[in-house]
Amino acid sequence: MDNLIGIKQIAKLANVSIGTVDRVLHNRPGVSKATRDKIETIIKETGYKKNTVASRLNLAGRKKLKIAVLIPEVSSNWSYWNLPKKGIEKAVEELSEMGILVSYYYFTDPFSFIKMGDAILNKKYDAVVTVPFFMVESNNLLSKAKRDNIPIVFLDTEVKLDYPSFFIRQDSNLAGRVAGRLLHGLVGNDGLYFVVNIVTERGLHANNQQRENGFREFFRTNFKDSKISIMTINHPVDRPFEINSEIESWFKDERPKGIFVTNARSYLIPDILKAHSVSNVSVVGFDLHEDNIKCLRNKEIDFLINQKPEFQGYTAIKGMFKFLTEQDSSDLNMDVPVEIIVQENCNLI
Amino acid sequence: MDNLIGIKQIAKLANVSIGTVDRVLHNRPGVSKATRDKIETIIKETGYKKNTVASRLNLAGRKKLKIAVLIPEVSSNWSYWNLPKKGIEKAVEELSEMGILVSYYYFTDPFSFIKMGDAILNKKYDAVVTVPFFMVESNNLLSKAKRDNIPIVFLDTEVKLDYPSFFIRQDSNLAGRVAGRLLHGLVGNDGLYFVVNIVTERGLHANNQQRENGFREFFRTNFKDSKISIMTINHPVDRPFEINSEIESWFKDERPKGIFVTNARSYLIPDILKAHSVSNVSVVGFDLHEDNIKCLRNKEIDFLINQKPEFQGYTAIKGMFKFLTEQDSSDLNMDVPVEIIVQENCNLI
DNA sequence: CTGAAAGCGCTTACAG
DNA sequence: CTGAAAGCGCTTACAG
Repeated sequence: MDNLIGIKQIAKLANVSIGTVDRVLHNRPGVSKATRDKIETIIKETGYKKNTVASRLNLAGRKKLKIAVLIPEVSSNWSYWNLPKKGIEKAVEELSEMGILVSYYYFTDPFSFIKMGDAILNKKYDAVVTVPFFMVESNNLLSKAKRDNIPIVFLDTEVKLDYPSFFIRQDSNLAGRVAGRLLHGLVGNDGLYFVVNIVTERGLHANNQQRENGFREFFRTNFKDSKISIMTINHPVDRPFEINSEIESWFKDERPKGIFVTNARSYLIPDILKAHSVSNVSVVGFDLHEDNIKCLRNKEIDFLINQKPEFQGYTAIKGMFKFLTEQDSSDLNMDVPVEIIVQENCNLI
Repeated sequence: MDNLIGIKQIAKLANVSIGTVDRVLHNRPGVSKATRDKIETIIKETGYKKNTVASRLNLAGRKKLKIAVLIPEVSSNWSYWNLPKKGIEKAVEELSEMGILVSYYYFTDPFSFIKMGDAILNKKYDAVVTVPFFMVESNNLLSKAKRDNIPIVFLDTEVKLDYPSFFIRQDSNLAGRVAGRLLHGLVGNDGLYFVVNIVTERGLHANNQQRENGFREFFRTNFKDSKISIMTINHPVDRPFEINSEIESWFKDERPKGIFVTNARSYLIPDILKAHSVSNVSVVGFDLHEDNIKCLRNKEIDFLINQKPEFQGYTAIKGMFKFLTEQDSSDLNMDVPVEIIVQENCNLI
């Protein structure tokens, strides 16, 4: 920028060399209090702002910013966790000339989460991007990172943290309320609603619980008299899905008019309904899983809510880069939009 | 980047100076065919890619990229056209260190569009961002820009162009189909549907016509027997709105169950309905106009479709910058997502 | 505690 | 037709 102040101008104004200005800017030792004060005053007065482009051009070769990404291991053929990764890779591509290096680590359970977290901290990364599936272990990682002064941004899930940190994720309660709005629009006041939680061996995911809460909140606030039943399917990730007696019992009494599935496995619902000859049911689920999209096209699912996982990954890297280079954390605390998907706008997302 | 090839390495491999490499890279004259060929081969073999950051650091001071933005004049207090501007300003902010200069020009009619277009071309901008409201005049601008080798990206509206160019806008036909899907979900097969075109003195906007077409297409394809009436309101922009006899006649026969307004002025509908004691009508409209949002909150409008105008402006500038600096036009042809808004997710957008 | 020099990768006059 | 030098704004050894 021609009309903006640079370190050269600062140096001239302070009657020092640019090296000394640089020391002050980076809080490096070896400057007398007097010169430091003088330079700091001038920096403030002139509103000097570092040229990040020039700074990174210089550093790109010798001192890349190293970011560790610790996410759940990709399990099945379609995996949700490939999506944030895609966004991360896009961000890395865009920042490649600025000197950035992203390494991936994977966890499957609390134990591997801690193990990988420790490995990351030992390798002295500049920042960490991770997913707080496990509350205790996430707090453990956070406190260690705090000690080493390494910033963390948490994606996907919100948990209670002992220290403030960064979050990029959807407000799951809000997403549940949106689901309520959508499903009520289709079903109206008179029908019975099912909330279906599909639970893996790890138990009910925090997001799912919050979505259920939001859904119920929507009806409590707007349509008090609607009937809602909470149903649970226990379905370990890697075992084939079976309609068990518990599911059979869903349809003993009244039949549902609307079903809200609190996670990505809403594609299981149509077969359950068919098996019990239940028709005319509206379904709202989550995530652009390929099977969900198929159901959307078949009209077996009416709405999907998208968490914009690519966007989450992209924003995490771009935001962290901005934070590391400009101390600007404004992109690191974000409620991702609750994106509503129907058959027609599905391809454009 | 340390492991990537730079001009220095190219120069060494070709036994020339970096100046000569630079001449070849920029297709500047003054290089013998032999050296040019040799260097070009090496560039291809090594997969050399210019470091845009270094390049722009160099040029930011002396040769900023100048982009002209030619958009409709902001008319009322709330103006749609402030939104793309917001996105443009965000992009400019992000690119400030890379040397960019954006100037705004405004038009109100075909005449001022041409006038401003000529003014822009005379000032030798590097690129133009504009809105093709007027087909003939837009093509006129495009052909002149083609002559001067200045790229144009068109926002908001798609028109038939004589030459290929760049477009960033929503697929309005698709948006109409989405509206059909949403409204049918609320109303079902039995009700009467109104499509309401609210027309200014400039006539029906191309987007509105395409949205109407898409809406009808949705029903023609999926629910053939639904009854749809097309209604028109003539309402010059700066005159107060009045319920005239034409509107009165809407309700002579059957009353509508669903209303689709093809532009941002869906907030006019609730008063019309109240005046005729018509209730239980679902309404879908466009754009996050403050009055629309109010209606969404009051439950007088059920869905709004957003065209992401900020995003359009942002993408236009970022995409054009990428095109000018890296000859990569991949972000300059874009179908903006059809974003579905309900009361609950309205604030997050 | 401070300064002068070299360099990040590219671009531009200028000299020959 | 080609090269050598200066510079974009910042950062880093190195010298004193």
